[in-house]
Amino acid sequence: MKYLLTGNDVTVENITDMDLKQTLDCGQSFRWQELDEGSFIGVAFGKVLHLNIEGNNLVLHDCSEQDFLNIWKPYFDLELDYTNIRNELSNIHPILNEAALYAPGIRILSQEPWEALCSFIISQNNNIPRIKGIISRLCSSFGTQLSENFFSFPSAKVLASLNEDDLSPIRSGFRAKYIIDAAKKVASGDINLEEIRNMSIDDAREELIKIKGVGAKVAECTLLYGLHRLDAFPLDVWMKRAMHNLFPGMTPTDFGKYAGIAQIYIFHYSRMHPELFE
DNA sequence: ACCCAGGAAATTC
DNA sequence: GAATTTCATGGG
Repeated sequence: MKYLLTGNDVTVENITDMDLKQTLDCGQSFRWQELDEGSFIGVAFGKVLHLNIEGNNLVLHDCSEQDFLNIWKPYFDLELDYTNIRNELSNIHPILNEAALYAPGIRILSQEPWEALCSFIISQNNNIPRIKGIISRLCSSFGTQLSENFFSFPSAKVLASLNEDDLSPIRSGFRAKYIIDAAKKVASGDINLEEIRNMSIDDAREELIKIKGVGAKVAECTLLYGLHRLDAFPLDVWMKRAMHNLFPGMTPTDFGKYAGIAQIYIFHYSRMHPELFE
């Protein structure tokens, strides 16, 4: 991966397997906005970023080299060879090959672990537009203001100091008590997400579901999108339908060490082709 | 009015 | 233990 510093921008040259719309609007993150024609703006790790693809290059605007190396390079998983992984996955099953070729520009983001955990607690029994609204109100109400319209994701410590009524303006419904329980466990160190990052996948799952409101599915999403555990395999309603109808008899482990990447290809492909399940 | 939404907890059988 | 109900809220 080669990059250059041009003015205040960082340019990653000859990027492959990267489509911003596919990556940022496929249901793994909830905070990126498309400005126009593939140009996106969003916040992660307390930094606002505006980026787009120009020709064969990925351009990160008003971005320091330090932020690129420390935050955005891992965030966008720029060191991983997705072409190679897609080729391996394609041999597993022909429909997986088709799903991967449908959106080959998806990458698994490395989001802030706490943001991923909290966001997927909010996602339960909910739809994506409303999930985005709740998270947006959570950030503007309790995050740190970074610019006129952008806020950091509020820390577990800040949310741990609140009660259920304090969260009523974000209209998260029954999930408010789960958010606060999770915030308290993370802020107190009772749950240590960085330790979970290095645990065996089974121990990590067991630890995460100690949090009220975190079951198997939210735990898998936290592992995959927040802790970059690429073998995690979230099974939501879409994935259960897909497994039953498109991959009968197969289990998550059949997809190997990059099962999580297979999962997001299948999830996105299924969501974009609902007629497959009528 | 009714149904569903990237589920999980509480209750019932 | 497995199956069912309930949980807020908003949109279709």
